[in-house]
Amino acid sequence: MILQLWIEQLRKQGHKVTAARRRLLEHLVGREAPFTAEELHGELAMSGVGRATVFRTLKLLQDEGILVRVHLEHGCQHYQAAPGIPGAAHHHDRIVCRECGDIALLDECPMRSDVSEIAGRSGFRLQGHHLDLYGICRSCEGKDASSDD
Amino acid sequence: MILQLWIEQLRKQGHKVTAARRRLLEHLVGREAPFTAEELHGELAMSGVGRATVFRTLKLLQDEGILVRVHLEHGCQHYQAAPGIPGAAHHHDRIVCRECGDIALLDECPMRSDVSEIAGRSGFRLQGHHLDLYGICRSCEGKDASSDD
DNA sequence: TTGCTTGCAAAAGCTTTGCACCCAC
DNA sequence: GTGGGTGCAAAGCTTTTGCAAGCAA
Repeated sequence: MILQLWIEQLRKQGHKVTAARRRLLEHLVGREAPFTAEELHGELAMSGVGRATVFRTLKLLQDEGILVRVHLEHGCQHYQAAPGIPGAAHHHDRIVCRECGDIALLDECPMRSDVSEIAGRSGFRLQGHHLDLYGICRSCEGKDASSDD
Repeated sequence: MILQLWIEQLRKQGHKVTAARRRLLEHLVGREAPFTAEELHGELAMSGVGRATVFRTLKLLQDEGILVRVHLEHGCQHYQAAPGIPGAAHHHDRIVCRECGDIALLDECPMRSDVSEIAGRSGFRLQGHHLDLYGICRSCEGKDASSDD
C-alpha cells in the first residue's frame, strides 16, 4: 500500500510519523487530481490539523519527492502525488477545462520522442517537463454558449 | 513596430492609451524572458507608475492577448509577450535551467502531432498548451558540481 | 467635457513564523 | 526523556480594491 511506502520513506529520512502527518497522507491516497493546501486543510481541519501543519507537511512531502507542485493556468498553488513513486499516480500530464476548471489526466504523454534533441539544440540537457493542455471538457462543450464563467 | 501594434489594439478595444500604459508597453518591447509584476514595477516606479497600475495593466494585457502568464517551476507570477502577436515572440515553449534559472526558448514545439487525439480520449477538445521543460544549461553543465543554488 | 485610469494606501489572500506545549521514537 | 512536530495567532508578502484627482478621446 502506498501509504505504508510513504510512511516508511519519512521514517527512513528521520522524520517522525505523527498523527497529523498520517492523516494528511491518508487524504492523499488515491487522489489523482491536483489539490490546493486550502482544500486539504478544509478536509483536515475537522481532524484538528492546523493550517500551518498542512503547509509545513506539504513542503516536507515535496522535499521528500512524494508530492510535486503543479502550476495550472489559474494558479500555481496545486499539489499532486509525485510521478515515479511506486503505487502513486504515474506520470500524467494534465488537461484543464477553460470553462469549468475541471482537470483530467492524460493517458499518454503527448511529447515527441525527440524532445531531448530539441532541448539540446537550445543548449540544455533535458531532465523533465511540466505540461498542461487547455481546452473544453465534454460537459462544457455540451452546454456550449449557455455558460460563461 | 510591435509597440504600435499593441497600442492600436488597445485603442481598437476601447482602452485609453495613457502614459502609464505606454511606459509599461515600452518596457515589454524586445523582452523575451519572463518577468514578474514586481520586477516590472521596480523598473517603472521611477517613472511614477504605481504598483496597482502595473498589476491592472498586466491583467488588461492578458485579457487582450498581448501577454501570457507563464508558470515557472519556482513560481507562477511571470509574464511574457504572447505567442501569435506579429513581431512579438512567436509561439515558444521554454526550457528552464534548474541550476541558474536561465530560460531559453525552444526552436520547435516538441508536442506530438496526435496531441488532440490524446486530449480527446480524456474527453476534451484541445485549445492550447503550456509547456515548460526543465534541465541543465550548458554553462551550468560546465561548472557541474561546483554550484548548488 | 466625460468617464476611464491612476496613485496612494488600506484591505484582502495566502503562506510563513514564533512560541509554548505535546508526543513519536 | 528529548527534540522534532503541532496548533494558534500574528506577521509577511503579494495582489486587489476604494477613492478622489487626472487626463485621453
